[in-house]
Amino acid sequence: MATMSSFDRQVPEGATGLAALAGLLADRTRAAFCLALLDGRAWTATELARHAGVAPSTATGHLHQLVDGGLLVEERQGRHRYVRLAGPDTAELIETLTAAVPVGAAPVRSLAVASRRRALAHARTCYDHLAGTLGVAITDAMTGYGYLAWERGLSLTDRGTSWLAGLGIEAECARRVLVRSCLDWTERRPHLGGAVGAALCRHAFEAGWIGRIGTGRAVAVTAAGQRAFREQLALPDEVLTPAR
Amino acid sequence: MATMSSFDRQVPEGATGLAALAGLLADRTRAAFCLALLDGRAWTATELARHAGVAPSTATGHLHQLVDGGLLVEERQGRHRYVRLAGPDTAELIETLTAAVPVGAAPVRSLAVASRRRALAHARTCYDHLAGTLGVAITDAMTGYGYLAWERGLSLTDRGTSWLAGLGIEAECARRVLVRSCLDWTERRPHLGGAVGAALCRHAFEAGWIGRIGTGRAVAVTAAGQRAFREQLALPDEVLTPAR
DNA sequence: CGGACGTTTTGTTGCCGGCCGAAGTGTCCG
DNA sequence: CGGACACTTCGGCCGGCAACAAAACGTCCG
Repeated sequence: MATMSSFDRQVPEGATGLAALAGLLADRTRAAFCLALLDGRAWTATELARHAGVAPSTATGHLHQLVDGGLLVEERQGRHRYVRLAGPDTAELIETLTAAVPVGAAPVRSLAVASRRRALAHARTCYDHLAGTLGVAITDAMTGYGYLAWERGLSLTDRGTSWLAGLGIEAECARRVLVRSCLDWTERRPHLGGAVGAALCRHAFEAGWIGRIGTGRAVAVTAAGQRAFREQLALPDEVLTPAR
Repeated sequence: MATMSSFDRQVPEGATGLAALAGLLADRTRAAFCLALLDGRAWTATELARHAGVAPSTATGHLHQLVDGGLLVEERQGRHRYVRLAGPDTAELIETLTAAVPVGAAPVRSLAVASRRRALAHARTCYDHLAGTLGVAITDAMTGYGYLAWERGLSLTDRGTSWLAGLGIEAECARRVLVRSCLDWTERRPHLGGAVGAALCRHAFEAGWIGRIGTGRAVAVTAAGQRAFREQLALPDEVLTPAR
């Protein structure tokens, strides 16, 4: 445990807390952990270590910091230590920060990177809901059909509730805002988050509308998904075909 | 200039940039600088140094980092080096991060601190617009009068435009979004930012509706302001009287 | 011109923190 | 029971960075 004396110097209130929070993300390895965890899943310590290219012992230390700092929560099962983001707020915070990284700070190094980047921009999960071009298009279409209302903040209409029910989706409002606007990384426009966004995303996975590309956050629309999105929300073809 | 080799290790894309950005705020002194600059004004290097309690030479180094990192912009006048936040986006980023600092991370140390905190929660500037209870109340009232529309994102209605014109406010939409929702620190609800929010705030200062408390970001509603806000927006008394 | 002042550079010091390997603990499974 | 595996703790190495003082630079003003 650090000293935490807080009397070393005359420092304006809040600065220490802000620096501490930022400090959690101010390391390449920890940042890589958090970005990986943005997929909303629980990772084991070794998975993260391999992903970031550090020794398991190093990962342990970092995970302790992130858990102590409240960004991550852990769940132990047998000899495994599963860890995931503390919640949607944390995910949104990291996405916001990522969106603020000046472009060109990490120049594109290869074709593979560029291609992956394009896939992410097209459709990806943002913690537990959908983002990218696809996520924004869904949100726009739901607004157009009157399923979402933007009066004084975002809300789900009665028509929207019954539409979801027709799909077999029931949003559990237990301890979470029903809908939430989440500013997009690339589109710079709001898309649907919150409990409904999460339920919709889950349903899309379970119904086989979308599938993950590899192990990352990028997703692809399946043939069944193309039919469903066209039929349900009249999404244009551009957002249904994979980015190329 | 640092090495910037970026080939030291196999690191997932984006992590380096995120860590670099967070690293700018991961220092007590730099964090104190940014929090001070949240008042939207330009500070000189020595002012910031004294405010944070460090030597001028130390401040110089930090300011270089923040300018190079794009968070701050500088403007030199004679022997002075004025520095301010790069823009509204930067301010919003810092506010967002501040809002995410776990409460209790910096325990209340004195009565004076607690009182200042309450004043901030009641009414303050958020870079160039109004936040806190007052800012949220204004936004709500403007929505109630039909000056703001929340259809698919926030927008200013025609009625809102003419209302502003009646006050002598003309929002210059040059190179900036007209209205923007900005999540509040304490209220956890959106309030009015963007060019309109800035213009409104400026007008409130110039018309003597509000005045700064001391040198910080906290503001107080004047007697003239109470009349104006009651007459124009029918704000309730609770938000017009100073927090106590 | 010369002193005052704001800022910057340079050099130095000390500490913090990330990294690893090796050894230890606990869990699973044959 | 013993080996494989996931994780943790410990010690040591190393680099980076924040801090200061001192001196140099530039601007302003009497």
